[in-house]
Amino acid sequence: MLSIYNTLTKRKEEFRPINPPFVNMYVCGPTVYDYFHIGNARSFIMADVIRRYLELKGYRVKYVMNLTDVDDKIIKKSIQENKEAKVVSENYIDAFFEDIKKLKIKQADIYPKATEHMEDIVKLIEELEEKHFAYNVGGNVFYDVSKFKDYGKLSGKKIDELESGSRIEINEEKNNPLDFSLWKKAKPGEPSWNSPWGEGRPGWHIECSAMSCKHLGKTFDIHAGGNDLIFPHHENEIAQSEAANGKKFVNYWIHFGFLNINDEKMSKSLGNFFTARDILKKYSAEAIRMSFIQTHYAGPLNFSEELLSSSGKGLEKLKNLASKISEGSVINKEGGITPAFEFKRYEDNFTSAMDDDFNSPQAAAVIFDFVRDVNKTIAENNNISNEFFLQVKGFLEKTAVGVLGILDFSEEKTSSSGELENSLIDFLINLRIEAKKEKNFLLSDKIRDGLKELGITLQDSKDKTSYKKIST
RNA sequence: GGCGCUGUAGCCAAGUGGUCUAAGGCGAAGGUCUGCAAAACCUUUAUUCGUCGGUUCGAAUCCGACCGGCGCCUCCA
Repeated sequence: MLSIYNTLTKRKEEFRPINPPFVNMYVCGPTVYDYFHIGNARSFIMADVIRRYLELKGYRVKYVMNLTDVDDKIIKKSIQENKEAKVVSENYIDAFFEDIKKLKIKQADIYPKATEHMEDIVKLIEELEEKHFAYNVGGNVFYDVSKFKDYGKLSGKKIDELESGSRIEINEEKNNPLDFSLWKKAKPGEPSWNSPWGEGRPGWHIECSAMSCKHLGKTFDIHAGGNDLIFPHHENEIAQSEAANGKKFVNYWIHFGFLNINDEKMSKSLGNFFTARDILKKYSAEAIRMSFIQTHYAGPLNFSEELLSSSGKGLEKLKNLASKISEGSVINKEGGITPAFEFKRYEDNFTSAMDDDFNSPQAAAVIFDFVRDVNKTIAENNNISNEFFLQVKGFLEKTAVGVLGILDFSEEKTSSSGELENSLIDFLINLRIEAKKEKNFLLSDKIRDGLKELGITLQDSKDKTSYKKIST
């Protein structure tokens, strides 16, 4: 039984989809005004892990991630770079897809764009206006927070307490400082769309209400995003959607903890800002994913190079086992013994870890236990059958590859860059074996060291020498 | 001020009433294997869970106070 911590109820709850086996899930995507940063990457990766796990459990997940392509920051960037807003957003949308692919994040089913849902957005605002939740002040349309009884139910805030806070910007046009924009009147030169209130563009929160309901229904199962979106963004989404539809908007709200640098929030002004793109130049997707997976998704994560390299090191164990069992001589042989091994126990442990609010650190620990015990079994038994290795592979494919995305068997094969290269390595290995037979260790070590400098590590075992290419 | 998160070994981190004399990863030390390495395995590395009280037969886990860190309340994953 899967339980999920629901921000709305502040409790772990049993997960019951509205219409099993189907699960509708919406994750707040990027505003495409820049390359996304490593903090965004954490949310995207953890949402990806959740989605993959739901799929492993047999759910048919419809996964929607919006792309916010109308926004103040995009407009600002377009002015700075003297480009059309559309050019800016399209450029970063392309970059977004490149980066998530590199991070081994599964594609969403739909990536709705705000600019392509203007009709839906306008319609939703009209509905809010009809139901007297919205008011128009000379082309600027605002949501009237005082009309929505449940305002604050997600974030635990109370309207009167919020009002007393002095940090809310005073806007003469608003009835109440907490009211927020549904439709912004166009300023000269800004991208704009036609509407019953004149030329303008949608406010930030309305697109998510319009697009999620359009693609997933008026009430859907899971809505996820970063912690900082709880207020006001998700609070406002609830206010808009529930006011317009008269129905509960979302059953389970999942929020991701922040990624910090030196225990501080990452921000451009502090100069501790890293794009996912830059980190990927130095570290593999698997190492990045691993470093996130080893912390629970909801907690804070202090990000550092040390963390990445320590996770990367740990991953080596997994990769070594994966390449060991993928070797043709191991996997294709006939006969042999199949040692007793409780595969089911590890699967159960993995599942119960993930069932407990997606406890990925625990799940990773199960995989490490598994790897250790498999290695032990391999060391203790000669002549192990193909059957055993296939089961090992099956477990890893389901968990480390399929759910966590920290291992990739297909890479093992494709990383060998060419027939010629491989034959040359085999030739040198054979040469070295001969040298070893003649106890010419000077030569054999020279070959080993030479290959190591080229990024090829040799490993001697009793009957043969295998090699591994290092790709940082 | 309000709301929320958080304090577990050298570092990262799970565990939220008994199976905890606390998982897993990194690091460190010793060992097995090896010509030497590498890989792998084994052993050691928190009698203790921010501090002080309380509840309980029993607490890292519940309650209270205190100390510290972070975030949200304004755009932000």
